[in-house]
Amino acid sequence: MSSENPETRERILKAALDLLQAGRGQGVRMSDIAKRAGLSRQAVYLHFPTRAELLIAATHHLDGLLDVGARLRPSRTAASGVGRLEAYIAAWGAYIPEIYAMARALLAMRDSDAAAAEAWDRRMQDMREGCAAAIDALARDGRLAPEQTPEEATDLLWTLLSVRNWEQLTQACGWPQDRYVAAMQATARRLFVAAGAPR
Amino acid sequence: MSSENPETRERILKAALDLLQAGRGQGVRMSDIAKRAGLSRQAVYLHFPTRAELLIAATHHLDGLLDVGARLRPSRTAASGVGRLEAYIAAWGAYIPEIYAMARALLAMRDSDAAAAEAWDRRMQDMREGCAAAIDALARDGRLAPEQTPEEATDLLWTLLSVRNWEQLTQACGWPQDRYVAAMQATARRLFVAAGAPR
DNA sequence: CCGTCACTTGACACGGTGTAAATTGACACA
DNA sequence: TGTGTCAATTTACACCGTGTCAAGTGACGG
Repeated sequence: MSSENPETRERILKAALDLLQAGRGQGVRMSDIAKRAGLSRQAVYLHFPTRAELLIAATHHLDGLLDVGARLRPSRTAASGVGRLEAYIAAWGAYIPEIYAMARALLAMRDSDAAAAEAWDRRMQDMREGCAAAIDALARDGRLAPEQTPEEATDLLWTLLSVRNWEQLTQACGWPQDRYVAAMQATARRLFVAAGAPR
Repeated sequence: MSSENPETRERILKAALDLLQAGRGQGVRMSDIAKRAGLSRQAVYLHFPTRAELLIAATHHLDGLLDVGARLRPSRTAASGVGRLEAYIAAWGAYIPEIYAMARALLAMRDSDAAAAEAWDRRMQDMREGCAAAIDALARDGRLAPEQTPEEATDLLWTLLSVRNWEQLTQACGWPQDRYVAAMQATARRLFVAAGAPR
């Protein structure tokens, strides 16, 4: 499970990602992935013990491709709390569509597979950190809306920016991506930034 | 499928609801329901062609028990747009925990069963109507925040009040129910009600 | 020539849904 | 006293997708 040809492993992960991105809502069985990777179904099990582990590995693989660190830099280096909040939403908002297919698959396993649940929750906790950091930056500037504690604001922002909400607004409501980002920024500003204020 | 003993049918639906409410996240197989209802698994299929249909029937049954109409009356009869919005959130917010178990089950089938998806989506469209009505009432009073169109505000409110968001705030964040309702009302006020204003 | 390594083929178990057929027991009405 | 019907039972099986197992193949390196 670790000494095997890394090339094949990559090919499997790539195949899984391709199939997920390529729409087909839930399908994507082990056999589909195998076929796509040009392998027998059993060979896939030589590299990944379960479907859940494969999907988890695929998300890690995707992380590697997407370079989250770089995407978040503008947020971390923003001059003001407000700027940080804005940049964070822009970065995360742009990230969601890239991971959406993956997220869906993981989410679908969430309540039937403990490992998948843990992997997903861990990611969401990471993303929550980002929310907390943005809210804290706002608070440090004294610009956090006085009617909220930082914890409550973090919970709300975290919820507001959930993948499910992105899904609902862009898929069910048909909002284009840029409108989604703009609306989330405006919403966060109204909710979390103290009214009537300095430049 | 329609001439059978209605008593038994009810018993099955009740059994399904009981088991769903009783936690066990996803389990609840046809055989569990049958056992709970004191029937053979096959007998259940005599009343409901598929698991999805059973769950859908169970939600209708639950509707009957919960009397949505009465719950929404305070919202429909509110004197002001703001009052209507507030009352709607209170009513829906109190409704969610009652349907949550059911909703989870239906939601879990959503992307593997077309009938379940349609049933869920229909319900969500109904709930969206309520959001639209509240926003419209606000607009009629001239108190809808000027930076939003009624459509956009409806989409946002609809998303804000999603079952998933309730789940995240009350389960993952551990908010008690009353805090959830209060926070949603405050959030909606900040987002949708025009600032600085009349009594 | 031998081993080993990645992979293949083919078979099978399990769990859950859904189908099918023959059987039982009760009640109704003639 | 039958005869019909109707709900429900029992048993068995098909289908799917996941995961396991064992034997085989073919290429490559010492």
